[in-house]
Amino acid sequence: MTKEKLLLLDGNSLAYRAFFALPLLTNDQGVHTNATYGFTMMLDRMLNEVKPTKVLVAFDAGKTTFRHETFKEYKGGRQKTPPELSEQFTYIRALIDAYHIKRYELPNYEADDIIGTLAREATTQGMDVIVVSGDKDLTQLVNDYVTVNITRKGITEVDVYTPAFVEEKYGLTPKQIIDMKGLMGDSSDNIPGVPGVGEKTAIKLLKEFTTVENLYENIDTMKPSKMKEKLIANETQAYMSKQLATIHLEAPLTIALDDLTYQGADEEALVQFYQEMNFKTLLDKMEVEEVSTVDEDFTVETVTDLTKQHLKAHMALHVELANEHYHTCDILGIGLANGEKIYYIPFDVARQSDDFKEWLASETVNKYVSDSKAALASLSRFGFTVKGVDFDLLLAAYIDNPARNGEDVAPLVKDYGYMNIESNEAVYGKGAKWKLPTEEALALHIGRKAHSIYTIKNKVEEALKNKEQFTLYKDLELPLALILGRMEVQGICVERKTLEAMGEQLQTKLAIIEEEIYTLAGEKFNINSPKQLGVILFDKLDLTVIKKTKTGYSTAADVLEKLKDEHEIIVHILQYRQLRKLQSTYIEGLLKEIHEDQKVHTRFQQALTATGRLSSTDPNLQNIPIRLEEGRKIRQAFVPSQPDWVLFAADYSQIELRVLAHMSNDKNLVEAFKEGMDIHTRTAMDVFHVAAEEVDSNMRRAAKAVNFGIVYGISDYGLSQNLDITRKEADTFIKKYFEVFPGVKTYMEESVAIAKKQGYVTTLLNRRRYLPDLNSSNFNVRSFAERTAMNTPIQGSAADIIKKAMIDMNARLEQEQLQARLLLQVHDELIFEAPKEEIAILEKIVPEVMERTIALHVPLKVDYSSGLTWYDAK
DNA sequence: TTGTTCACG
DNA sequence: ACGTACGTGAACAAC
Repeated sequence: MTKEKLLLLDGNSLAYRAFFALPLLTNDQGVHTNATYGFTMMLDRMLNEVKPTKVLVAFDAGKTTFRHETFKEYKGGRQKTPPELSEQFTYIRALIDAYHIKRYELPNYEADDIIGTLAREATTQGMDVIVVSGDKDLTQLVNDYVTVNITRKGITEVDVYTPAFVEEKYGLTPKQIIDMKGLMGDSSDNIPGVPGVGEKTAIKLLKEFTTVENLYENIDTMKPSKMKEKLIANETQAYMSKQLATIHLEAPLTIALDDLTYQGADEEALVQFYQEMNFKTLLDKMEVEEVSTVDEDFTVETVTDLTKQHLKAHMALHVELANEHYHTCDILGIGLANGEKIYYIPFDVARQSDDFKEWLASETVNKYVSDSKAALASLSRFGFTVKGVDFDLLLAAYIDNPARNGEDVAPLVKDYGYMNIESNEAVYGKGAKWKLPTEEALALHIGRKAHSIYTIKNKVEEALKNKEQFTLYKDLELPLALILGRMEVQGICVERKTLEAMGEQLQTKLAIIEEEIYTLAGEKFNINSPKQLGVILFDKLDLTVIKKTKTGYSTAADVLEKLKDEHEIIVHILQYRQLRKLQSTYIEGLLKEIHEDQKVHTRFQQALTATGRLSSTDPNLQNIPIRLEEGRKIRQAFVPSQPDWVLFAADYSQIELRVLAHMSNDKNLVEAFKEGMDIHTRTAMDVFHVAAEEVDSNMRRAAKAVNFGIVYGISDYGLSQNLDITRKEADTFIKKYFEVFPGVKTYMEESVAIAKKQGYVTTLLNRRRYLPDLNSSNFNVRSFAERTAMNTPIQGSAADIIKKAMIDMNARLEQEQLQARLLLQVHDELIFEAPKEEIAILEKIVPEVMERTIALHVPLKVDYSSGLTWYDAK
């Protein structure tokens, strides 16, 4: 049998060391992790190096110990443990548990005493003992069988104390370390020692007298000196100090050496722990081992004839797509898994299976998917209908933490500890290097995805249930995915010829302006290049530099606006920029996106934004121009898909401010909305103390800007920029606003305070956003996080509301058996198309459903209109 | 790929 | 003293 090795770690001391040695790291959920990380590194290293047969981590039990009976002030005057550290002990304990390592604490005793007692017992049984601590006190335990490792500056660097090392370092035996402490004391433990005696003197004395006892017995032999007087005066204190510094080797432990046997870690629990902590390096180290071990018994069956025997009632379904453009791209294959079987189905095989078609369309057959919207949209192009989606990994993971990005299955399941899977990039390559792998590799990749989704479902759902987010996911996001999918597949008609005609007009105008600019500049240059434009404006024409960017002069619109009076060229540049934007993004860009059916089919990203909003891509239909008339005309190209149909648009009025009124419950703001008056005018009246009819356009404009600022998490600087006033004036506005709406002020402060405490903010429907940056030591980073803490509950709750309205609206349309259908969502508005005969009923039910979807302390208000084009539905 | 600008809510 | 309003996507230039 190999020799037994006992590894003993001083938990508290190592955690402290790690905490102060490493910068204050956090994971994505805002939990501090530096001490945990340092501790993990140390533990990992020791286990690998020592390869112990028994391990224990000892902790201090509480504030008072038997030493306090001797000396009340023992360890007195210590700084309180920083909260950033104390919160980490929970995780350190969890880590130790994941390793299946025993941890132990004993009331009235310190970790030192536990370690000392066990070390003594182990040596009597002939074991080797390795102690790890950040505290040199432990070195008194050193002997031929006990080695003590003390951390040095970093965290994984240690000094190895053997009897020889102690001798070399102090010229003393390990036992004499206690005597040394008795004489010199220890300021960190508040052990007094003999005043005036430091390390040097203590060592000198002990070399002569060996022990404290012997020193006092022979004190008469010392020559008279100040030192001698001090020693004599402090004799009892010296004995007491020695006693305090002595590690108790007979602590009444309730565990035995046999309980400490180490048989290796719970790998799965460790992976999960590293995931939670965001310990990338440690995780990567594990993955290599994991994949190679689990890989072997993983078989994916390639199906050549897909029939009922393959299709079960609860299965993971994965539709593998060639890229993210699921409205146009190829389907590379289908994966199915049910915990027993894993199938890869070439898409050509799937297409020919009527059983598969029926299985997909069955409401009662539960499918577990990741990105169900992409699956149902892509399959719909081949005549498949998908129903019965019971789980969507992408959405669930997004609700769990919206900071996640990307739809690849591998990183998602890895976040929940499932490792036997490869990333898309690893299988296909990236960008220009993208290529199909062999069918074998493809089958494995698709099979793995399906299997991982099946495997991870319960764990993910459990996580959401524990955070009370399951309802948000299951009753809001999951049904919404279906609705969004239908909207995307339905598409909205865009008239090519209308856009083309606008494009030609624009081109003519642009050519004229372009010439004008070249004439005024005295040369040709690329007006679209901020760099070249900067040279013309600020070097050649010598205009005032208002703002600089990282790379040079800023030529942004707000800057140019201020330079209007300095040179005639400015207005032309502004005009050029505006028209050029329309031409490239909205005319040319949109034309490229029109499909054969004359429609554009956007993709609504449902698992992307940090706040819970949707976003829209290819094309982005959430930023079609409206503010300026020239741009607004683009909307004339958006038309209904059938003759005698019209577009119907309904938008929430001031939804974010209403949400703010609700969440803050500010008396005045709630009152304002109940009155039903224009909110910006009403704000102006209150802030400027004037009557309604005295509010001029400037006052209203200022009030509006303040209202916006409030929603964004106001700062005087931001407001000053927006209103082009001084910071001081902006500050005065804000102060006045908060005087009038004190409840809003309190609410904002509380939002930040709560977020700091719990690490995240929440919305009306319990959506979360984690804000680790709230504890940043960088002013800018921290301020940003604070504004986010104020804005996200507002923006996110508004997003919750309209999402719920979409679900309610969809149900209502079905219930009323209307042909009307939802086409677009633009954050606070819904756009439908409907036969014109249905408009009267839509005018009744759409506002009704939208306004009633969630009851707030203030009414929700919906405005609506309809027309033959999107432009006319205003 | 990164930075700047500008379209929307 | 610090220097940004919150949330997005697309086009373009310049590395």
